[in-house]
Amino acid sequence: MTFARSQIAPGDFVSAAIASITRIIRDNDLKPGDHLPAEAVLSEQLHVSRTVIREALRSLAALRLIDLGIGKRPTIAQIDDSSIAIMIEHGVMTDQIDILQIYDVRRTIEARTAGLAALRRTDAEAQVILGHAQAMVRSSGPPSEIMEHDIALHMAIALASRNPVFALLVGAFQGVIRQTWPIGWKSRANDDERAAMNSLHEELALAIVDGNPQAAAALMSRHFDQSIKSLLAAGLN
Amino acid sequence: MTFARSQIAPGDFVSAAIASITRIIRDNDLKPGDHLPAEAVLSEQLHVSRTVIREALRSLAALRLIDLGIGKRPTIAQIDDSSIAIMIEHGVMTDQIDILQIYDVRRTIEARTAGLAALRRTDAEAQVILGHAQAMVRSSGPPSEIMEHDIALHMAIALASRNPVFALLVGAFQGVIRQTWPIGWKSRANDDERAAMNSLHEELALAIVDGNPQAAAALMSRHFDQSIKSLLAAGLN
DNA sequence: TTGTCAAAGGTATAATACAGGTTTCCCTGC
DNA sequence: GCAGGGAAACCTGTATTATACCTTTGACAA
Repeated sequence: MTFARSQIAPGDFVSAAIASITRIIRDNDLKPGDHLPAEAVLSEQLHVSRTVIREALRSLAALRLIDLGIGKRPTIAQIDDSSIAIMIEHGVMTDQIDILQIYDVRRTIEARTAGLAALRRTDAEAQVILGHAQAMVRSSGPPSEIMEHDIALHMAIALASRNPVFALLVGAFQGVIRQTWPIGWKSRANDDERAAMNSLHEELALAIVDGNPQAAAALMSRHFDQSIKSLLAAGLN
Repeated sequence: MTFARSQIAPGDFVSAAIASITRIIRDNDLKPGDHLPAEAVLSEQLHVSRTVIREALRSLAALRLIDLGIGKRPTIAQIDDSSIAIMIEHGVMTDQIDILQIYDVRRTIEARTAGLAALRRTDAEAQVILGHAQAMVRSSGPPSEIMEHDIALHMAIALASRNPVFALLVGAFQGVIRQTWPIGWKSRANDDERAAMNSLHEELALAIVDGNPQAAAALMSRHFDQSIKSLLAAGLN
């Protein structure tokens, strides 16, 4: 595993190292938990300094392709949503993405996860989903308590869809949602509207428990329609 | 911008630096094209070596929050799909995601982008979309030529949806699709089936040109139904 | 006023050093 | 023969220094 040094543009050693290392993962069919060669070994094999290798490994760790740990060789990692979450948050911060666009994506995706969850959920998952919905209805605590059950409910549904890509995306939006949720809550002026939102979640959970995908998808869409309406009413955008 | 050094776990200086730098971006409201302080300055401000700063910057560059360039200070970057693409490809390589799951996500997302494109496309975008569809029908070149028009068509539709998150996701799947597309093509055994696939794309393009969102979404769904059927027929999974 | 060019500022890579964590394996005692 | 302990080997995290080379700035000259 080496590359023609002369063809590498200056300032591109790290990119080339990243490519080489991902190639090692692919060619050796490494799976989560497997180890890469030590930095010193990679450094020698790829004919670059340990500095370059470390920056390449850090890049892959940022993308969560690998895990790094003191004293341990680099380990192939499980996919997780934190990297995409950071990217999305950055996109929102820098005005490249607005919240309503994210809500449209969520509606699109989560209507599907609701339908799939209704088809595929285990009984244990159904109980977790229903539990969060009922906790929202019953909650007498601060709004943040309702919010956390809301977020956990959506995540549980995504996991029950049995498609890790949906779970990845729903998880990635959590950070942004946590920053936006209070806006929608305050925008729902009276207790009736707030109770309606909570009971809509309960209906959704029941549709999933009942194994009714059409109803679940429709209720999820309705939920997002109302959320988006609340955000618009709050003057977003 | 500094942090209590004593609270940072060993092996975590880079994570802390990443957090501090993203905080600098947020607090200073930096936008794409704006610059971060030089490495030496960050090194002094955060009280860590340039080594740590560089690894942190590389991490952020891997996530495409910033761009690095020789002689230039780190620059806030435009969002782009390459990082997510690498993550998705890694997920597929390591058996954490399978192709049919990606196709289900694409169907979900792209039914929506087709509908939005029908509503929002400019005339210029409509022409590009139609152009790729007609090129697919007319192509007499190798399958890869048809594939590239296919991929470009889906991307053009996503861009016309005017939601950068959809464009990000559709773009992120391109790499995996490029590796899978030939399977579906070969699985469509005869010329009739292949012509049907191409003309379905043309109908889809026409629905978008006509500004008919229901038809566009329905045609996109049908297209994915058939693609998934072809992949199943090819014995995927 | 404009063009040129040197100096200042900046990043990319390499090499070295050392602290401290992890893994391996040998040796001891039973 | 085997279990346990501990040292040695292995490995990563951070800092420092040096140097090549790229970009930007600003002053000077035509």
